[in-house]
Amino acid sequence: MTQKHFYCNPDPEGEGANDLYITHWGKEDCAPLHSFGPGIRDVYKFHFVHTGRGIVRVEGKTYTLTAGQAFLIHPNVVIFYQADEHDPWTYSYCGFRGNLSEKWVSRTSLTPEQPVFSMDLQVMPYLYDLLTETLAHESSRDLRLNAVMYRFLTALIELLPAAKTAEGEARSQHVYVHRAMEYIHAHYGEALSVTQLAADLGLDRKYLSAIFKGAKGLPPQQYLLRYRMRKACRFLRDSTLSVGEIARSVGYADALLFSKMFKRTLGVSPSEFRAGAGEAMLEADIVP
DNA sequence: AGTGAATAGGTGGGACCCGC
DNA sequence: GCGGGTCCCACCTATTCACT
Repeated sequence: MTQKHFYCNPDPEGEGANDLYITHWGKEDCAPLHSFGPGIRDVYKFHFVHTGRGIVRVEGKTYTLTAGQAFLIHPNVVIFYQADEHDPWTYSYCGFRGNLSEKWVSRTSLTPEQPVFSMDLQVMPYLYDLLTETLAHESSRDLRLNAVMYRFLTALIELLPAAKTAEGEARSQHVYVHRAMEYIHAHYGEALSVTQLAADLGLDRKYLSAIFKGAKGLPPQQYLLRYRMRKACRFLRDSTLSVGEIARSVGYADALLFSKMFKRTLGVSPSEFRAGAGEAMLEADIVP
């Protein structure tokens, strides 16, 4: 397996301070069954399959991709992808974030439920090369990177436009569910109720619950609960924060209640999980 | 830090209705 | 027929307290 990876941080003002910027890009010749996840990324990330094949599993659906196809990872959406055992793929990738990234992506037809598209667009195959060429221009690299990204997204929006008008889309169930998920991802650390979530989306609480369950297979409150537990698992595994601090970090004012809900969801207490009892518990088992 | 019990309030499912 | 909303009720979650 060979890999070329480039990292850049043109956002010195702080995370997300820029409208749109590329965080990293690269190219990878994957080994058989090389995989990621189930897990999440905290940025948008495109993958473009140049040769070989592999699978992408997201939102309960599995896609088989071959040369010429691509997929977009949405931030904070659990995804699993794996190279084929006999014909592993070679792909290039590009991660990006910024205040306007969500806005631009929403103007395409790409969603967490429908992340796969074709590179027949004559846009994708060259993105890696265009990004890498910027390395030769140290003084203007950040501007060149942004220019490439804007150029690419512009082509993508024009060739894969969102299916409906902005007004019509705003009313679609899919968009409501997507917005609800994003709201939960952004506010899981606060006291958050489904009533408040529905109100902020301009929907009736019962109606939101119905369409959310229809799309995700579980109601919003269950999704919020499991999302909090998944975050808590990460804090327990990757930090030295106390259980009380982690409880408050994921939206529980009461550490006792947090411990109770944690054990009910994962079968072990937070301290047992940290000690290793929950090592076998995959994040995918918590959030579908 | 964790468990168990009691309680109040919030939530989801089903049925039903309305407007387009 | 479909999207969107309301009502009722059973169930679940969050809270509180006592205890280990």
